[in-house]
Amino acid sequence: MGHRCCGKQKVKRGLWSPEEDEKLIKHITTRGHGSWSSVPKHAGLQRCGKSCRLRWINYLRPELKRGSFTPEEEQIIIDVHRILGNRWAQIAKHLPGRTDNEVKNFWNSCIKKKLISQGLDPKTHNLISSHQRASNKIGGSSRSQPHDQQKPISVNFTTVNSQMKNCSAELNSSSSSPIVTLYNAQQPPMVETMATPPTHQYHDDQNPNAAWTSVKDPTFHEPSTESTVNISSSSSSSSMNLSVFGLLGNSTCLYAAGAQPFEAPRIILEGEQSKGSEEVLQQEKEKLLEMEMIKAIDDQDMDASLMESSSFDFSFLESTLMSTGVTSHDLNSMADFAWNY
DNA sequence: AACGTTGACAACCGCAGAATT
DNA sequence: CAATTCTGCGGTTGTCAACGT
Repeated sequence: MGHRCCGKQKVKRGLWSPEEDEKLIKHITTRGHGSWSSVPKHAGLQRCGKSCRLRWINYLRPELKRGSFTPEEEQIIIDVHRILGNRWAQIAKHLPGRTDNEVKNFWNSCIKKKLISQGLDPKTHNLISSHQRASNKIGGSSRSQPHDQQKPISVNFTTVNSQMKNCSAELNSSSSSPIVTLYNAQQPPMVETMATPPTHQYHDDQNPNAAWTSVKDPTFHEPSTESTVNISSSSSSSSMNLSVFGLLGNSTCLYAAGAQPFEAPRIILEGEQSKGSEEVLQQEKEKLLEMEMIKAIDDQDMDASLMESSSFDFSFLESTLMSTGVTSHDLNSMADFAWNY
């Protein structure tokens, strides 16, 4: 049977044997892969080049980290996925030694179900209604899995920050206008500063009829300059509490007030309707600021462990959006920013 | 013990964009 | 500049082992 990708007739498929692995490793370590299409011939393999490449990248590379994902890695995946969606290759770049295939498999077999079991939409990471959850109900596995422990999903802004930098770079390198939706007409055009301590939401899986339980976040601290970010925009500003992203201090959780479904955070950039000469100057300032931010974030990436998780920089995000021509009426949510971009 | 189900992992497929001819 | 080839990516499927009935 022929093979679509290379047209070869005698191409082996399916699992790789140790002998094949050995041949491929030997060939690539001594001669490099060069053109993958020529690897099978030179390595003496009855495989197509594509298959060789996949085998090497996903399994044989010496720098690969084997074994199950750590909680930290899991957290990174969740955080970055919230921003980027199913961009597994991008997500995997945040996990040294992990492949996009690994991340994807881990997501589909574990994290996705965990999110659903916690009432979170794995696509948007928002809370989904009990009605939706009922229809999406995933039966609990009879087999205990190391990652099945029900712990709250949290968002860590160290990784988010890093991702936003990537987004920025890509946005700025794109010649076409990004499709970014930033405003939902159904929502009030302001993010209110959180006046009451946030709550974590848990659901008693032992009792499917139980209502969602709200628990005050023990790490909550009243809004301050650290937890509330003023987004300067032209001559006015709008406030946004980090809580809209589910982040509060080092212990972070997604939560929603009361039993209402969690709404995606809304970013509203005021004063965007009219642009005068002052705004042109302001934009220039913001571009400079953005460059500073990118540099700062680069530095942060050098040692992310030193960074406070609450240091996510919304002014950076805003300047990124501003510099790419995003207008307020297009602004819906961070999620939309991520999904649409 | 046999069978069905589930989860984890590996591999394949098709597409899109980049690179090359 | 068009055609072709190569590469990378995300979605999907296949395989295997563990577990429950």
